[in-house]
Amino acid sequence: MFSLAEENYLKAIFHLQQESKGGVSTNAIAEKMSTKPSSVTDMVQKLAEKKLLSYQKYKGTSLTSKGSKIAAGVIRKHRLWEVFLVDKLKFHWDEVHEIAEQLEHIQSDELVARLDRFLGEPDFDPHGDPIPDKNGNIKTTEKKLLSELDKKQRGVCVGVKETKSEFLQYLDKRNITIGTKIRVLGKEFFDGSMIIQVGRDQFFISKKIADNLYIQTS
Amino acid sequence: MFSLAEENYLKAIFHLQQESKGGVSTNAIAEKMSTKPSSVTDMVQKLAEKKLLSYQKYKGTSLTSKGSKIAAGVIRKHRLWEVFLVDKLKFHWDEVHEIAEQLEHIQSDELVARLDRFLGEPDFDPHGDPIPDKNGNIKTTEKKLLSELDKKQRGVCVGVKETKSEFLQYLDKRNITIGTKIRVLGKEFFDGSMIIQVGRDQFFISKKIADNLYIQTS
DNA sequence: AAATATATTTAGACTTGGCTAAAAATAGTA
DNA sequence: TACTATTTTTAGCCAAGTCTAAATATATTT
Ligand SMILES: [Mn+2]
Ligand SMILES: [Mn+2]
Ligand SMILES: [Mn+2]
Ligand SMILES: [Mn+2]
Repeated sequence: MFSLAEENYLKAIFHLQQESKGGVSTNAIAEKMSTKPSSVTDMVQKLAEKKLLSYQKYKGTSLTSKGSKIAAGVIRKHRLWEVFLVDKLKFHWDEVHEIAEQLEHIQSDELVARLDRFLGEPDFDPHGDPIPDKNGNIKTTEKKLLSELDKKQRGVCVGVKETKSEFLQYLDKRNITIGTKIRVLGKEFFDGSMIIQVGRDQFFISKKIADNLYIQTS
Repeated sequence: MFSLAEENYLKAIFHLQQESKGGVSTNAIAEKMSTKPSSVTDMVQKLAEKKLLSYQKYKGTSLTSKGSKIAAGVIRKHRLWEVFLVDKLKFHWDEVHEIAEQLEHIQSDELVARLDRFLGEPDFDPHGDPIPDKNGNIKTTEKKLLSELDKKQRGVCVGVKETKSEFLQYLDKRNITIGTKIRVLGKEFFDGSMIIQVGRDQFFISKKIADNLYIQTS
């Protein structure tokens, strides 16, 4: 129905829309897609003609509900495949993203439905991100960044913002994964660094780490 | 490494090569790929430059060992995914081909290796076709078409030549699948039609049916 | 062997999705 | 407000892969 390029644009715009409420700028899209702003303008005009997003010259774009639905469908596939790769094929959670980038474009509603059932209709992917349902609705859970917690607060790790291998491997070394309980023992206000407790271990983390861990506080 | 179009050409030529020993003609490729001969000429020249096949103007082409290896790799992926779809997702054997046509282009050696292990390192796909090993070698088994059998001969169905839904659904209706024992009760030499026995049933089949069923005798 | 038919290649064009360089609009600053 | 910097768009070009129409080579008949 839609080309690989079109799906990738819709997905990128969808994600950018979540982060910063309001219209998405041409440059932001170009940045996210590692492409040039001029290429973005071309594609955005094409997608606007197809009513997948609304666009006004120089004003940025935002997805129509039709565009959002398609984007959510691609994200649904991406995350379901990631679950498959980790749960069934025993990939490590830092190895699956690139493969899912390819698998998310496989076109077959029946396949998605059966995959979902095969995996036990999971709600979250291996990185803690919610899996949109077949209608494109995403369950948003109240979660905050670890860096927003104060001294003595505690919570459960429910997701990662960054999914680069180096970060995920760091978390493994520290025995932090989805579901891990974390308590803030100390917080330095000058640089935002923290001392946290994970299981029996206590250690120092930088603000950059704390900025990339999602926590649910009871 | 290679584009989707390139992989599909290599696969088509590989299959054509098996059927008719000798060079593969431009028109045959165009036919199989549902494209125009002029498009085939373009691509074949490009693949020849990349040393994936040998080509002489007006003389047809044949894959180099490098080209064969790549084609076998794509076919390996196609057939492994078909096994996944049927064994794990419970698709029917007549529903999987189109989806496998997409999945066969996913690029990740690690994925193929893990999928293979997950599926129990199968030797055949749901249609009885052999799955090439990681080096591109295909185990060829001695099999003949049902239409080649004579009256009173018997054997086991080990594959189908045609994989269109209508044909596979016909076989289902007749309770014929991979592993089914078939005995030829009668054969009409005028049109090649047969009376065969399958389980307790005896029925008439046309030559066209008999031409698309692979049988292993002895 | 010449004529005809078929197969194949070439030439030129089109679409998709990129890019660079230049122009135009908007935002920021003095 | 006027100048400057940044963002965005336009214009023109390119590569991959496809097509149609025309040219050329090979195969088949007479
Ligand atoms: Mn991912
Ligand atoms: Mn993920
Ligand atoms: Mn198939
Ligand atoms: Mn098959």
